[in-house]
Formats: sequence, structure tokens, C-alpha cells
Amino acid sequence: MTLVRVALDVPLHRYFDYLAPATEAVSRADIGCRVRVPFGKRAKIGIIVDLPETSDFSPAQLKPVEAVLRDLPALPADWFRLTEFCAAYYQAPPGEVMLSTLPAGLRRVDPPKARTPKAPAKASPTQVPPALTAEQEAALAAVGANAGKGFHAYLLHGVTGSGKTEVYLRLIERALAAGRQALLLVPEINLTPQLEARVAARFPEAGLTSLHSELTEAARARNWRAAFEGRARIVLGTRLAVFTPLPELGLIVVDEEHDASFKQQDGMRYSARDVAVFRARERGVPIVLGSATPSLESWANATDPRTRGRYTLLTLRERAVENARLPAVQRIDTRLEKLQDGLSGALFAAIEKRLARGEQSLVFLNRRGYAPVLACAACGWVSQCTRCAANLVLHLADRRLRCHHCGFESRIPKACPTCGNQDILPFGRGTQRLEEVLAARFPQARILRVDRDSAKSRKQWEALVEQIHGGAADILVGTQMLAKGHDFPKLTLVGAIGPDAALHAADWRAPERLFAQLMQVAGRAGRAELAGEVLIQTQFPEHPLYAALVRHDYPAFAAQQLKEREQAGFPPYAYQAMLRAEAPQMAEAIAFLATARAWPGAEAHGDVLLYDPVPMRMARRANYERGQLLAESSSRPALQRFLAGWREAVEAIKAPSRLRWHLEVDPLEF
DNA sequence: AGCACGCCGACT
DNA sequence: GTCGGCGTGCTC
Repeated sequence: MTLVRVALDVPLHRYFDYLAPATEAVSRADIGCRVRVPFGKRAKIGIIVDLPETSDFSPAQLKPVEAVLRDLPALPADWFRLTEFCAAYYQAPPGEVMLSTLPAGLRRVDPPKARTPKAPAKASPTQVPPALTAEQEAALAAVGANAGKGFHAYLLHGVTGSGKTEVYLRLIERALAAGRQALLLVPEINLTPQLEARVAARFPEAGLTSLHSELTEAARARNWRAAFEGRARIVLGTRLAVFTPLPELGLIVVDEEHDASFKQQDGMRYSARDVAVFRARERGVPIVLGSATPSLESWANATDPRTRGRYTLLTLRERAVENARLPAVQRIDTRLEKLQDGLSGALFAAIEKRLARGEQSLVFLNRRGYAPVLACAACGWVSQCTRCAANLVLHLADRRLRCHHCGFESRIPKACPTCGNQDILPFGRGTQRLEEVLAARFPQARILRVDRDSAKSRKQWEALVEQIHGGAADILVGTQMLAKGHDFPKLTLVGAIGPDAALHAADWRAPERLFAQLMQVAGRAGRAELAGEVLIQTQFPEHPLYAALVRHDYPAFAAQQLKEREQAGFPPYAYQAMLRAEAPQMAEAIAFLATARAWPGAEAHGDVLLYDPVPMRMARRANYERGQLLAESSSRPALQRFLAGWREAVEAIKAPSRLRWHLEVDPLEF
């Protein structure tokens, strides 16, 4: 009698044992195949993880497998090591992790009928690779020196436009030549047709396949399968693609490795970048993390004397396009003049100059909507979301008040809801208002606003990019959407309007994010032959963050931040996990966290510190009040040992049914 | 997570 | 008299 151990998509930290079906034999070669099994009242798709000798359940308690699905090759052992590692590290149920990484069609009991796939896109003519700069050569030589020696992690630090992508392409070329597959991970927003086209044009025979959330279910399944079966030699994808089984994996590249979208923010809260590093080590292949502004975690791994050697630092200091220089960054001290609608005279003048020369300007403001709040000057009423501890943002474009946290919407009141005063006014500025201000000042200019409201879908976004490229806009107004990964050849001026807000934010990671964002947006200016200029409007021009930005000096900024982090005992000098709970009443959430904090088992973990439960910074969201509890240790293994026991104890806490909680390892936001 | 069973409140 | 609220327990 054969026993079959099956991983199922249920939030339980165990596998389920079944009997082999009466009609067919099951062998160890079937480990990694999908099965259809009865589960309670219904059927489920699972994955065979083992054929155990014995079970905790008697044969009479076990049900037989309904069918073994052998339409795909069996998932390989290294894939199990990867998913089981993630389940253990992130305290997530292993079956849920495994099943959630499969394309939806492959985990459905009634599979959608397979339609004939479209003919694969015709291979475009191979482009001629550009000549390499000396720095690119050096980076490639450094990686090449370790070729064939298994795992090695590299941090490729290169300013915008320094040709990181060309380095990736050359490395991919080598991997392909060695008969291996390459995995290229990119942030969500960055998965542009441009990059895909560039890779496809360079490697027309490699069967490039892409994996991201905007593909249809069928396309995703098809591409996933091509990668798994080894037909696709290059896989380009967003974070979930890190789990794609790749039989001949030879190289992993993580582009813009600092980007927050590599972190999954629900379900299993994993960092695809960290998972990628684990996977590379486990598979014994090189991994390249690339960024103009690396995460401080990666930077420390590459430069801190205590961890030096963990990652090898590769640096590209110069822009690859001939004659293109880094933009001149200037601070505009906004304490010295009265701003007009938030804009300084210097910025107006600079835009004027670009208009006269037929060049493009970009005004960067990381706040969408017309104004962040509507308020009554007479009684002090402000437009607040009834469900969240947040203000309703005024959107004049479609005349709505909108909560950016829960999606609540309402009409704009004609008068103050509390005192009836007719004079309710928008306070502050968002991109819509900025667009209006600029239109009034430059009536002849064509202004294009690019934010999540104007570019909701990928299609709209592509249309906007097309317009910008075609020169159909003189002034761009945009949020961070505009900061990422696009070459706009005619863009020579970038103005940052309100960066100071992030400077003194309570989240100690805010400066890191601000610096990355400003570096990125500054990198938009002057990418081709035209010189670029960046104007930063600030009340704190002498702040070290801006000083480093002016010098394009990421290493100095990072060194200063790491020093602060170390003094404060923050990551990467500490390891953290966050337990969060939400309930209709804050007291319930805090009581739950207090029970978790009082776990007697914690006493055996003197190397782990549990803080007090506190309300989250945004204490209420969508009518749920939220609290959090931080666990911290100076040792990652110590934290991991603690979490395994703690999670089990937390799961056993009896909580009100409307209370929800989750545990996040290596949290990024506080 | 689903999906059962199970015991108390306002409706055809 | 029933429909249905969500508490509790189970899934090999």
C-alpha cells in the first residue's frame, strides 16, 4: 500500500496523507506532480511532496488520491527546497506557498479548456550590441572571473544611464552560451515593453518569456510552462517569477533591487530580492543585484567591513551615452522667497527657458489629486474619511473626495457639513492642482499629468509614454510613476516641489526612499545629448541628504544612514518581525497583541526583544483599528528560532472572530 | 480558507 | 413555527 503526502492550499502548517489511487501505481518519480484529492466535502488540487513509509493516520482514515496529473514535468527537488525555505522563513503554510506560486489554471480542479496559443511573436532583427565602457568591461570581467564557480552575489551600483542593462544583457548572453537559463526580475512598474523589446531584440532565438500580473491567466500559464520545460531560455518577470521552476537556471539578475515592489504586501509577505539570493545560493549560480540607489541592506552586504565579501561591489560611475553628463542638481531655498502656488521663481524661469528651447520639463510631486484635504476656515472642519484615520483627498478632475487608503468616495460638499459656511477651501497641493497652476502660468504649453489617476492601466500608461516620446508634451507633472525607467530624450529639467515632507517622517526608512526617489527622478533629466538640470525646492537646503544628492554621492549618503542605523540599532544591524492585528476596536487588537507578547515560551529566547503593542501609525483603515508588536534580535537565526514557536502560540490564541492578524518577517514599513 | 454543525433572535 | 446570525471544529 503506497502512502502519498500532499501539499494543499490551506492555511495549515502541515501536509496531508492519502492512499495511492486504486487504478494506478504511484512512484517516487511522481513526487512534484499535481494530484486531485478529496478534501472534506470537496476536491482540491495538491502537489505530491513525498511517499512516506508511515503516516500518523491509520489506513482506514486515509482517502485515496483521485487522480495523478502528469501533464507537466514533476516539480524538481530544488523547487521544493526553495518553497519550503520560504514557508519556514516567512512563517507561512508550506502548501499555501507552493500552490500560490503555480499559475492559477494549474491549481484549479476544473481546468479551463486549453485554447490554441497564439503563434509566438516573430523574432525581431538582432540589434548590434553597443560598445562597452571601461567600467562595464571591468564589471563583466569581475563576474567572469568567478564564472563556473557556483554561487556569487554581486551588487551592481550604477547611476541612471550608466548602462546597467547592457551589463545584464552581456551576462545573459554568457549564460545562454553556456546552455543555461537566465532569470531577470524587475519591479512591477518597470516591466515596460521597452525593456522586454530590448531583451527580445538582442536574443531573438532565446524564447524570451515574461511573467507578470497583467498577463491573462492563459498567457501566464503558457509562459510559466515554457520556462519550466526549458523552452524559454530567458524569463523576465516581477516578484512572483522568482518561484518559476527553471531546470537549467544559470544566472539571476534583480534590477532596481531596492524597489519596494519586490516586497509582497499580503499573503506571504516575502521579499523577492531576498528569495532570489537564497535561490541563487541554493542552486549555486551567480546573482547580480543592480541599482543606482541600492537598499541599505544590500549596500551593507557589499561594503561593511564586517560583512565584506558577502556581496562583491561593481560600480558604474559614468553615463554610457557619449557626452551625456550627470545633471546639475541645485537646491532652491524656499525660505528666501514667497512661493507662487508652491513654485519658486527659479523653477518658473527654468521652465520658461525649456519652453523657449523646445525642450521638456518635469515637475515632480509625489502627491496625487488636487489637494490633500478640503477644510473649513470658519469651524476647522476637515474632510476626513469616516472609515480611516486619514483625510479625504480632493479630486477636482472628477469632482470627488476620495480616500487613498480604503477607496471611499463622496461628492464634494457645497458648504461645510458642520457649520454651513460656504467658504470651504482646498489646502495643500497635489498633481492636479499643480497642472492647473502651470496651465495658468504657461497657457501656450502642452501639459501632461502622469499619476495613478491618469495612468490607471498599462494601456493608458503606454499611451502617455508614447505621447511624451513623440514630443506631444512640454511640461510633465507627475508622481513617482514618472521617476522610473524611462528615457525621455527631450527632457532637460526636473523640478522637485515638496520633497521635505519625507525628510522628517516618523518612518526611519523614509530618507532612504526619498533619496532613491530623487536620484531616480533626477536621472530623467538630460539622458541624451542635452544637458540636464535638477531643481530641488526645500526649506532645509543644508540637510545632508540634499548635500549628497547635489554631489550624486550615494555612497556618502548610504554611509551616513548606515551609521545612524547602527547607532539606533535598526536594520540592517538588527533583524525584525512584526505582528499586526486589526479589529473593530483598538482594544481588541491591542489585547490580542498583549497576549502574544505574554507568551511564556519567549523566556527561552533572551536574545529576542519584544516591544510593547502599539497602535499603528495609521491607526484605523477601512473601519478596522490596527495595532502592531515588534520582535527584534541582533541575530537572524535567533529571531528565526523564536518565530517558529511564537507563530504557533499566536495561532492558538482565542481571538474574536472579526480580529485578523498576520506576521511579517523583515518588515519594510512601520 | 471553506464548510459543516449548532444554538439563540425576528420574520413570512 | 422557520431563516439566519456567527462561534467552534475539522479537513489526511
